[in-house]
Amino acid sequence: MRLSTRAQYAVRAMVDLSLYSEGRPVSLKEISRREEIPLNYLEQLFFRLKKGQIVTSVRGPGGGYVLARQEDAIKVGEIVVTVEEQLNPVACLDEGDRSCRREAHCVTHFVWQGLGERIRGFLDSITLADLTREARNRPAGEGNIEKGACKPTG
Amino acid sequence: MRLSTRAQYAVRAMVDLSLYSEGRPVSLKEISRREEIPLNYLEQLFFRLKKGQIVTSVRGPGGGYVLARQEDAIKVGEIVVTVEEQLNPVACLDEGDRSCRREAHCVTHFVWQGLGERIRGFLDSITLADLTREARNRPAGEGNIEKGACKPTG
DNA sequence: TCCATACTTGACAATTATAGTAAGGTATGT
DNA sequence: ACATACCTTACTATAATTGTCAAGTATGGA
Repeated sequence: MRLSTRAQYAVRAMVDLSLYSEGRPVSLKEISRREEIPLNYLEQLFFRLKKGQIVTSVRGPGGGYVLARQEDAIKVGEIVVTVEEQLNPVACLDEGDRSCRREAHCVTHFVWQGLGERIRGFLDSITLADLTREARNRPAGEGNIEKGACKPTG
Repeated sequence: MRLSTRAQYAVRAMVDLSLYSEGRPVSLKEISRREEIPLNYLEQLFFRLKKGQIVTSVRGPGGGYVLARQEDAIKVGEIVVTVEEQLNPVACLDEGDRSCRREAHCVTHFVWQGLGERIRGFLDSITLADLTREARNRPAGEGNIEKGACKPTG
């Protein structure tokens, strides 16, 4: 029951972007340095985040990424779903899955369904604004986390 | 954010055990047949479930497994945790993890912490009794699910 | 006693998913 | 033009998970 590092990185990167952008684009290079996330990996993440219309990009020198919406209109759940595809605890809940033909008979189905709803509900109850507000109230150094703290591979 | 098939199998197997045991031990062979779970795999699961004191075993012919407690005193969350080790969405929440030395600085930490609590809270709010009650109200055939329904490997 | 049943346990192979790397391309401001 | 920085695909290494195999031990009954 682990979240992918993609999702963890994505949320951290979005918080960083939100904190350090003041209207202007923030380059992935900056985010990569502050958050200690490999640049190439970040590029992949932001590729998805852009497709998911959570950020917009500005090309060329001085370019970078900008939030597509206000901080308080971006839910953590959105970010996670965008980079992680599905947020269902079991495969047979995925859209397009046909293996679960008779879900009415499956006693455990409703448990996993309910679990998925709780997970989404919770992550959708937190916005980027909540996280940046939290971050600004802290004596942070570089990046929204300290070096070595909460590294996914830790 | 997927539950392991171990956990899915374990819950189904426990429901099966609960449904078909009437005080007497149920053999893994039976459960294996009804639920279409490989016998050897079931053995591994029940090894853990026994260690977790959720079931007890009776050896020899006519033996098998019995619930260690009443149906309504066994939570789904317990079963899942027992076979799945951890139910934390990120590694740095695991007990004994030292990589997250300065969690006070980590803005996203509380999100994952809260998520873990919701997951555990939900799964602990459902008991085996809830599931068997549900199952008995259904026109089920063999096993608590129909053939091919909700197979983890989908 | 002997045997079949069924639990017990460890080791291991195959498959899959994930994380991370690499490389080349495209757009654009100076 | 040229440097910057986004864009996109492909690939590899590694880890986890799933599932198999095999060899035990305990025990009830014929």
